[in-house]
Amino acid sequence: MSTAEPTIVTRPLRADAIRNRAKVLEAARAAFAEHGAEAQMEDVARRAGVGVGTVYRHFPTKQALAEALIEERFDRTIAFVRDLLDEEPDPWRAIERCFEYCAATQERDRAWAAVLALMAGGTGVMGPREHQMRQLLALEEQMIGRARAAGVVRQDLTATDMPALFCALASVVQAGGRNWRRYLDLLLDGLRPQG
Amino acid sequence: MSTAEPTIVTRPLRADAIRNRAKVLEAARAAFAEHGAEAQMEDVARRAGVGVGTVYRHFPTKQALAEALIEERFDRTIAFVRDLLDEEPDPWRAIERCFEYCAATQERDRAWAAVLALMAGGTGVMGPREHQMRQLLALEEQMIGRARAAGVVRQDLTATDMPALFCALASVVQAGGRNWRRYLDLLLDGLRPQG
DNA sequence: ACCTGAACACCGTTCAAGT
DNA sequence: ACCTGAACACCGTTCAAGT
Repeated sequence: MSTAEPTIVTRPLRADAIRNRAKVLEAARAAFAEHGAEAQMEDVARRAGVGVGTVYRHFPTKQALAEALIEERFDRTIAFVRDLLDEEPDPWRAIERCFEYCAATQERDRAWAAVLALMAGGTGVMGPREHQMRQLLALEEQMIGRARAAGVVRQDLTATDMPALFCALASVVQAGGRNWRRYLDLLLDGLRPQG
Repeated sequence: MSTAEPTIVTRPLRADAIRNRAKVLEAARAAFAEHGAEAQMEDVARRAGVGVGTVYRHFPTKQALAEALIEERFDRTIAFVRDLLDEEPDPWRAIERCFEYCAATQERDRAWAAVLALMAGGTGVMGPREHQMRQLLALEEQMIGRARAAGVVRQDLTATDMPALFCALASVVQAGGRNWRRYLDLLLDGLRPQG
């Protein structure tokens, strides 16, 4: 039972540092959701009511700050898919709802959409999130397995197809705003059993 | 017979200005293909063997320079699709080759992929290329029309579906490097007549 | 131990001086 | 009329001084 990251021994943070860290994350959520990758560190600091130096004390680079937010999103997505496997009896509908959830969250969070639009490669952006990525893929493997067993998706569909599909959907959502539904319909039809 | 842009009366350029403009474009092609949107103006100037000021004299902003390159790509793509309509007798194969051409060019040109990955919205990035976009869509309308008539694509497919599909493909190519083929297969199957 | 914000670095853009 | 490159602006990042 080990995570991918090396274990770093850290003393507990001082009370004010804990508060500041939370304020920075809260401010960053708003700034990145609104402006995507163009969000500015100075703006994050202002929204949080701290100096820029404090932002950098908690997160060494803008990239690192963005990744902390991405990590939260990943966890929520993993939780959502896990619930879906429990609650949704229709195996096809589960897949559909999974994509719809992704599109809907991306619509409200430009940073999340931008990251997903670049993740399919596995290289670069996704390196640090590899552990979560594996968790998510394992859940999707189950989801797809059920659908295959029920004969509602093409037999050659696997979880390894999913990153590219989420990547594709993300860029459509990011670019097109609210009319991603039609694209999603075409995408989903490509996953159906093929004549 | 009018283009979208207002007519601007320009005296002919001086001979050295013509040469410099060409050198800048040439240098920009290399720089943007290699680095995408992160290409640097200083680097373009250096590759062209001119001062930065000269780059700015011919193209008012980095964005404008990038757009000039995009315009070239658009023209080549339009020419390619036009030829395809003449040369490719199989209506399904024409659609397939159109997507393959897009993916292949995007693989060699990061800037082109980046722009396409953001174009589906019609807003923003595509504004200045609206005229070319319309030309391209008109050709795709023909391409899809033939395919519909031959019954090899779903009857509800239209040219207006294409921008989102190219956008999606672009982000997969941009992110995933060389394994876009599988994604394209799923995409194409979504365009087939649906049972 | 943590915070602050002025200072530094980098890159897009401008403009005074040159041909 | 066009070219050049030093100077300016903006934003990510650092660090000396403060509590």
